[in-house]
Amino acid sequence: MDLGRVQRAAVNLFATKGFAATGIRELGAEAGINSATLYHYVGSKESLLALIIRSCLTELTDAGTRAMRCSADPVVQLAGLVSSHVGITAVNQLTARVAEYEMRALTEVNRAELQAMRDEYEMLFGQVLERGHRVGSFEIEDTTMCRLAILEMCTGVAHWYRPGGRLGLEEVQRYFVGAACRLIGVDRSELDGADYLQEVRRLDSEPAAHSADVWGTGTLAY
Amino acid sequence: MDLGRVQRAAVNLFATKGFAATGIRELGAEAGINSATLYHYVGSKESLLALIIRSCLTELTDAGTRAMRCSADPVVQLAGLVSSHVGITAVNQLTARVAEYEMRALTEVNRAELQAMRDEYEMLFGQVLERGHRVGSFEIEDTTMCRLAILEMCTGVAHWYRPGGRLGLEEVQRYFVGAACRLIGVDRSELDGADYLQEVRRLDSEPAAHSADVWGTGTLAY
Amino acid sequence: MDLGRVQRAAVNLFATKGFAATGIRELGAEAGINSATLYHYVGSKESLLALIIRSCLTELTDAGTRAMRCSADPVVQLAGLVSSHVGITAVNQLTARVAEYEMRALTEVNRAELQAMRDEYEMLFGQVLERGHRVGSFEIEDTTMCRLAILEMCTGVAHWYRPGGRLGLEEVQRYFVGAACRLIGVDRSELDGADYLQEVRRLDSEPAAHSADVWGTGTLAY
Amino acid sequence: MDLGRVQRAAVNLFATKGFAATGIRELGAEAGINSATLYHYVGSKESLLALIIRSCLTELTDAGTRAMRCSADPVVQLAGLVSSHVGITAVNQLTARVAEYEMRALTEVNRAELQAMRDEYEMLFGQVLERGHRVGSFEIEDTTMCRLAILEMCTGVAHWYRPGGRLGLEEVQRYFVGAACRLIGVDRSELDGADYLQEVRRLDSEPAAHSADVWGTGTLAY
DNA sequence: CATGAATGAGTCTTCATTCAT
DNA sequence: TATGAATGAAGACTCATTCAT
Repeated sequence: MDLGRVQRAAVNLFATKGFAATGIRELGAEAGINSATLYHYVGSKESLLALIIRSCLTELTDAGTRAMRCSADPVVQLAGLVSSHVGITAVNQLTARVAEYEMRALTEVNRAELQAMRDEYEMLFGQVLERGHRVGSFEIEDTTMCRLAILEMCTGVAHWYRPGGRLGLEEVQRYFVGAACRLIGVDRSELDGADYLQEVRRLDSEPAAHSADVWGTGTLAY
Repeated sequence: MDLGRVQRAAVNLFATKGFAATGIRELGAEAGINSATLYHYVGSKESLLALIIRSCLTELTDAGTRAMRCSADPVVQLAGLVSSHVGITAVNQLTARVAEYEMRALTEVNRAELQAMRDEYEMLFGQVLERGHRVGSFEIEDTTMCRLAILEMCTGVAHWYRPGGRLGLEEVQRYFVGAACRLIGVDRSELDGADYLQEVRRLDSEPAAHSADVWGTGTLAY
Repeated sequence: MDLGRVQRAAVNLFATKGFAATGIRELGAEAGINSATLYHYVGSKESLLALIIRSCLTELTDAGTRAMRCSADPVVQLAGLVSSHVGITAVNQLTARVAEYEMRALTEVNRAELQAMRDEYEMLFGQVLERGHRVGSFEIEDTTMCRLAILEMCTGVAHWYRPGGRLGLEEVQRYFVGAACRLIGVDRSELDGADYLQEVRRLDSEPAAHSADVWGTGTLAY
Repeated sequence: MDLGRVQRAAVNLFATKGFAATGIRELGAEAGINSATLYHYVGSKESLLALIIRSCLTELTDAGTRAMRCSADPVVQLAGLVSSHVGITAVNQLTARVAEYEMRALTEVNRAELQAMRDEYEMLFGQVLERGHRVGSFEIEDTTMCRLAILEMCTGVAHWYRPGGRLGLEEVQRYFVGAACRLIGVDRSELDGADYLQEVRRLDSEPAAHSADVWGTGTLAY
């Protein structure tokens, strides 16, 4: 009846223990249904994972594409990409973590499809960096490494962000937009007046309340 | 003695498929020994993982500590930390990946110990950032987020770096030192003349030649 | 009403894959109905099987009994039994196969009932052979083995016969009547003028068209 | 340590309940080992079945080939084939039953291989019948149906024979040789002086003592 | 030092069946 | 009449680990 509930249970467990270490019975228990019933909603454990990752990548790509259309200025575009990426990652943090860590658990067909989606998404960053570099807006040595650095930095938000923590969502987004500007050698004031912030949606797969032990990390984080 | 071979086999498999998805028999096969023999070298599957992670964190901490002692200038210290982190991560890329991803596979005791080690290591970055901020060398808004951004960005090297790729190790190190400088609002020229590069050691646990399929990532990477 | 469709679907699958290897969902799919609906027509998977076997044995016994009443001459009686057995087996070949192979899948009560039916039927052959032997019409060493030999030989028709094959139904029936005559040491000409052929009915449970792969057998058969 | 024991346990259960209805745990219990241990001896449930059927067909073919070489006289050759077939089938009755009934449980590759073996074996009968027909030794209408009739009749021995029953092995063999002679229109006395009986071997897969319930058949049989 | 044999608990998935709708 | 949802038990098979040799 509620596929969302199953997804959220799965994300909770996959993010905490990992896909391979999560049993199907455990999944059922977390979702409040019998493990056999789970197969009514989902063809297999893997296809459940694929569903989760796919919806996450779709959201990222859609929002990224919208960000690209918002402006013709590479600086604003990058700001849009970064804030969108950070926003989605922070709000759907466990889902994002699963999408990052568990790609390898997929078998050939699913992996090929979803890796292609991720590549397509990351290319958005590559394109903006290339263009900003070409037209002289950015001061970059190596666009490839710059793309990787920005993406890893932003994706990392999924590793430490906690809703209700010291900083609010928009503050974090703004911080990373600023960081990205520094990495591309652009003064942040260039963005003054630009409206690059999109609304961020919580995915169906994102658990509402995080159980405490989801945070394996120590006392240092954030 | 041959423990190194076991470790390398383990890292190869853990990095590719993950700890939970790797069987003990598979490990034996990769290492060229019977799975039962494996228990002569290693107490259990988990203690093998713990050994790998521990040696990686020890290496990071030792090198980081050396970097801190090299200079009193926060800028040089941070450059040392970053270059060391990137260097170790790149050279021992699969080991680093395992140390990053598989912490959650550990049971309580091991996790507590190793998480403490990681926290202690990351604190080195925090301390330098704090001091650089306090003495006015750095231009930072939020030291915590800055630390997280730098660390995630640098650790990400383990996700895409390939030995023998387009850029050499030192180029990559230098790039990230430069990136870190930008993030802390320091001109890279401040490092002119400073010798912050340490030699980077390949760990016993790092496989010499990476099988191609270790790289799940698509065509975009690096 | 549509019970026939269910039976035919069942026979198709039971004959091909066996009772135990056939799922209830598969049955539903083959019959074109939901697996739950199946329980409206049939109490359980086993009772469906019992129904099929029962109707097959009833047909055999009824026809056998009629054959016995047709004549007082043991030779003609046996010819009637054999032609009837072969005819029913050939025309309802899949049903007959199920009735032969899947008796063991039944639980106690059903098995007892249906095994008794089969015994009763086979006794018809035993009685004729006994009498033919006693009155000196047959030249037999051992009536029991003779009965078994004739029955196995005739039942075997279900294993290789194909409607539309090289030989027609009546030809096959006649062949086996001749073979039986030889086995009991009687010249076939003794049957000249005797009308022992009955019309053969297709059972409700017999699928009309056999899917090709029902025939697991190789190129040799018939 | 004793693959034979596993095979015998399997044959016992497969013959009684059928392959599909036999659980792996049941197999282990019957063989006196843990179900997991079973996988040390046998790759899978199916490969266990294939092993059993293969060894049975190999025995039949070997003995049949020897019978063919014993004489150039088609009558003697057929007598050799029949006595060998009946002998092996009777002595390895449960194995033979499994080989007959459970071919369909095999998946493609195994089925193709083993069906080819059975076809090759049955061709021996076909060849003898063809030649005896051609040279005028036999009085046959249709060699194909004659082959099928003889084979079904003889294979049927596996359905009712009981060691220690009323008739001894050689008596049964001699009976079926006589029956085959009648079916091909040859006087049994033609075999006087011919030595066509081979020694019959018990296969590794044949259980020594049959548990009572192996006999699903009723009171009539033999 | 090395290994084949062994196992209880676990894996994911399918089973026949029931029942509210 | 018909079905989607639901489930406890069972399916085949793999697991990490131990131990006698």
